[in-house]
Amino acid sequence: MLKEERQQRILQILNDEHKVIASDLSKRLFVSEDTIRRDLKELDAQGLLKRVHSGALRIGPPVVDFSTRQNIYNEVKIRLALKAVDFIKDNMVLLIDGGTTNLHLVNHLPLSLKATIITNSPPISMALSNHKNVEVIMIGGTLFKESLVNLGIDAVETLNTMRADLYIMGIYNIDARIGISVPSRSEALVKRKMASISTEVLALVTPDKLDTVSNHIVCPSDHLTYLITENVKPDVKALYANQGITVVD
Amino acid sequence: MLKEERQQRILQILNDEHKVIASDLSKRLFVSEDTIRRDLKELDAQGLLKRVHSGALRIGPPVVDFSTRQNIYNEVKIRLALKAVDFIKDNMVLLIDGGTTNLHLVNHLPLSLKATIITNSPPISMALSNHKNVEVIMIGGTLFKESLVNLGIDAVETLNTMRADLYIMGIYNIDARIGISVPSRSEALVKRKMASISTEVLALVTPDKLDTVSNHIVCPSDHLTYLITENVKPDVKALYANQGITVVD
DNA sequence: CTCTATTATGCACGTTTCTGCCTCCTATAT
DNA sequence: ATATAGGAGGCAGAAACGTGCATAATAGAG
Repeated sequence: MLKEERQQRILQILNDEHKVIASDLSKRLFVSEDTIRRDLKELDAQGLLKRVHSGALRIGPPVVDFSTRQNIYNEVKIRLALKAVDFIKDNMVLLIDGGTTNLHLVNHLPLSLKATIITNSPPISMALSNHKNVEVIMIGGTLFKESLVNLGIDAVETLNTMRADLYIMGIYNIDARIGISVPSRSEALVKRKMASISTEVLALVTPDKLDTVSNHIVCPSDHLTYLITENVKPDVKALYANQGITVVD
Repeated sequence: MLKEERQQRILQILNDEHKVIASDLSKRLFVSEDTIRRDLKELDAQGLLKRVHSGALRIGPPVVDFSTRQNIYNEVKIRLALKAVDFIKDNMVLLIDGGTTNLHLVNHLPLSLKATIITNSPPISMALSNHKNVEVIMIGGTLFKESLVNLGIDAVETLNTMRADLYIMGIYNIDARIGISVPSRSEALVKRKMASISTEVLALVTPDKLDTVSNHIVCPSDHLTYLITENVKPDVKALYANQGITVVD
């Protein structure tokens, strides 16, 4: 068993049981207590659990989904996705672009959701194939393989004929002063168009993306309606809130 | 075995098994551990997996290959797909619609293929994301969840502005006299349009589909250029051959 | 098709990581 | 306070890694 696997396993157990005991984990995972202690120490350093005498405690609330938590790097994204689900109501027209965070979001939408979802991301589209009451409209274009979204003139032109209540934007980089930016120009164009045809814009932002910039500007950050993130410092939060954005932490 | 093929294989294994171990891959793929390590390093740099000590972890959730779900004709479909690969040459513009047989075909295309591939099927599109020399153009529309293809007026209108050298058509039903038919009207419309903008039309037909009919006619069977099947009786074969179709058995 | 330039591969060898064991130290409970 | 379980740090063997280099395979030019 790989070390990373074991640590994920520990996090899973912690998610279910709220606390773990080192000696107990040692038996369940068939490694020495020393190894468990080292694991707990590392996970604590990453802020994924709280180390205590004889074991460790869970930090946040339990994550509901079980299967998609195979990767500890996805945990933050899943928590953000779950927060975003609250903003999605029946009978909305949603616009969702690509990215792993958005994929998590879609995977956590209730199967009973009744909505129209427009997307330029094949994985998102496929993930919705089990939602009987969701009409999925796929925006065509040239497949951008790095992020598995359809881009280009076809995409922009199709979007010109549409509108949406809420655009769920995947974020590469965001800075309160410089705005929202992405590494590729064609992606910037499509995101800008998507934002422009939507009444509200919601962004899911992992903390590492805050206050970062890349080459192509999508729009100023005040185009956002909601900014969903976590562990954001009060001063940074104020920066966005002052722009009229509802910051969800 | 080519390096790209091997790396593709690694990603497939990773998709199925969620983790891979370098020493294990070395045995399964018959190359040295050094080579595997180099592969994993490259794939990690591309963000396609997470490298860890002694192996690697999958990054996202597994991509469901809906072709593998309870389908007794899988072996047949793969054989047909392999025959069809021979008809695909570099620099072609291909039009590929959905269906499990076509997905098999795409999964067996050489990674070195240089082509433009137009498709209205998200799974086909995603399956091509590792083909660096293939430009994938996705036809948008309303997702038809039964067969995971985009249909409707948007799809037809986009297709109106395109053309292709070869259309690889998935077949639900075909009859030498009545023609090619499908169970849904919107799918019939899109297939008909696809056939009309393509110089040649190739159909992959499992034997159970021969001489069957359903409600919506796509086109007469003589619109086909190539019919790829197997175990077809000589008289049936003649029936199609007399229509000018190249029957591959 | 052939030849050459480039890339990929395997092996050897020195380095790093992981793990369990050991020792000594620290926290907790009675 | 003292007994006892838990923890930190060091050490060593094994496994995994990375690098340089020679050879093999592949791709590209002619």
